Amino acid sequence: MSRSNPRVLSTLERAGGFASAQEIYRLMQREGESIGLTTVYRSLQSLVNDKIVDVLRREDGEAIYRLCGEAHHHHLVCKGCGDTVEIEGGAIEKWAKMMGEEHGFRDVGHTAEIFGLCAKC
Amino acid sequence: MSRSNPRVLSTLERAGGFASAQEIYRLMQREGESIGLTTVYRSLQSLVNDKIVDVLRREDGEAIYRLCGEAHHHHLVCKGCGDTVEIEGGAIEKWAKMMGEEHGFRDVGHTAEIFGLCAKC
DNA sequence: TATGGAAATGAAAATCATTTTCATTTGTGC
DNA sequence: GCACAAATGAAAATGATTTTCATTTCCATA
Repeated sequence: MSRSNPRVLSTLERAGGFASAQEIYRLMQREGESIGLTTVYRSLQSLVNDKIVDVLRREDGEAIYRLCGEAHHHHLVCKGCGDTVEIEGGAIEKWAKMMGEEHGFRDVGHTAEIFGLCAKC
Repeated sequence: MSRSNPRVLSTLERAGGFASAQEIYRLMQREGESIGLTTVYRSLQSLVNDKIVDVLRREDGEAIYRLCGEAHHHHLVCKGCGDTVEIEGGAIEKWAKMMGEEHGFRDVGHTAEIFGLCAKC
């Protein structure tokens, strides 16, 4: 077994609590930290086991890691310029929770994203 | 451009309307159909474009394809067994619309998915 | 302070799904 | 039959993730 390298967690925090293993690795490299990709993966796995971080998937299948307990929010993304607005999703939280319970699911999470054209585009 | 090979769609149907590209390929091989993996991928992509099938992700990141009706709906997916329930998303539609307008966006769409552990898992 | 073993580390190779390349085959209208 | 576009698939490329394995770091205890 291996325990998590604390610098990995602190980098994930600094990244806004939301990043892929590769991104964390690159970020640490850029900041002059000496660490191997293997250790980044191992540390993230261990953090997931300990339920300190969550895993989600990008649309291309890449795993992204997120600090548990982070204020959960969603994104409104412009298809034209890529501009992104963080939005609060109270309605969705409730909807997801309700739908999950209604079908006997537990440990329920969700992903959601809104996209469109912003005023400038 | 390429159009979908009809045998791919019929195999996906036969597979219960829920399978990965690799599984469809293996299934066709086993049934003696002569087809290349590339064609399977291309056909699935084309079916997705035409909105005849949906893509989801297994927990390990593998893409799974699923036949879907035309009504706009969302999925409640079990992280354990992959079981999927189609759910209606009226609340989300409104939420997305409202959030988009609030920030001056037009032509607004959204994605949403709920996941958790089903009663059996 | 040595020392022996357990845990951590990381480079390189292996794996696996997916995409790309490119040469060949198939089909269609003329 | 002929030319040309679309379809096909083998093989190579890509990219994330995992495995292997030799080395290094820690740490408790003699």
